[in-house]
Amino acid sequence: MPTTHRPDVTARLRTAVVRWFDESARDLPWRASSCSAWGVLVSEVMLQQTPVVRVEPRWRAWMERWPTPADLAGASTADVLRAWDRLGYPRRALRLQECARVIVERHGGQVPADEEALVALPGVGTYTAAAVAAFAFGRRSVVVDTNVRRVLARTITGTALPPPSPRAEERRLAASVVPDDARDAARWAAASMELGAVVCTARSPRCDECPVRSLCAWNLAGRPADEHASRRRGQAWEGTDRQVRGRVMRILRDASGPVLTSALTDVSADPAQASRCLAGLVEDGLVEIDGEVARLPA
DNA sequence: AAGCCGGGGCC
DNA sequence: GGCCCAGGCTT
Repeated sequence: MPTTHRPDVTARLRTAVVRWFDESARDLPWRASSCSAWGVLVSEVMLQQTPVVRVEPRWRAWMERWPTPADLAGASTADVLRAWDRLGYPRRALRLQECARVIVERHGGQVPADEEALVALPGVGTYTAAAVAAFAFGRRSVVVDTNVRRVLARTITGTALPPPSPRAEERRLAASVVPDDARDAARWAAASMELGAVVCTARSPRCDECPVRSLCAWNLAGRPADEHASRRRGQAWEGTDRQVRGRVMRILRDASGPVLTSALTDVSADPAQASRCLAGLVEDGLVEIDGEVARLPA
């Protein structure tokens, strides 16, 4: 008997969320109808673990400078890393340039529309491939990001938050909610992500402004606490290799040319950590060392 | 499944 | 000061 509720709830959920989205969607540049598929792909890679507000200005500058995959493919990697600025995880910038080169070499300079081809590109995983297929090409795909996971966990499953690591069950649920029609599916993807980003937020959800509060399982259950709160652990930051790597990259971005490696290893009080991080950056292709000096890759 | 990989803003 | 963010990749 309970299962008979689901199809009805699903239909109402989709309708209400999409209607809300049509009225109040943020005006983001990569959503413009004039935005290229490449522009959409660039935005998705930048948005991997970096909030919209920080991505938008970097995206605008990036697209003005390198409007096509061929433009980025031909750029200096040092310029690419500097343009990436402080978006974080600079390996993403490296992969994005590799991605551009693969698109030029294997796809004639055009972003492929098939999810299979997209997911084969460097830096493009399940989420990004589905997002580009939907947003750039209007393809039907199952777009599951942190926002969609949270929205479905609350509205359908009735929990405060999804489990710490994604489960196959979540993907099945997400797939069952996607409309059959490709255009509707793409709109649902954008709308459900937007709801999670703007209203159904992780920290303090704005349930009083939510278009689906009357059917949300979590809200109807009295918004119970997160059941696996004890299993979540935030990423440490102070004193980590990630922090040291970030400092090294910042120095190299800010410098116009080579920097003494001794100046780079000074960023950590622990010499072993400093040399380990520098070696790791070289291994990752983010830094080149030539004798006593280091620089961003040409 | 778990760990690694930036950086900043907000509660 | 902990937590979160339109994840991907490696082990």
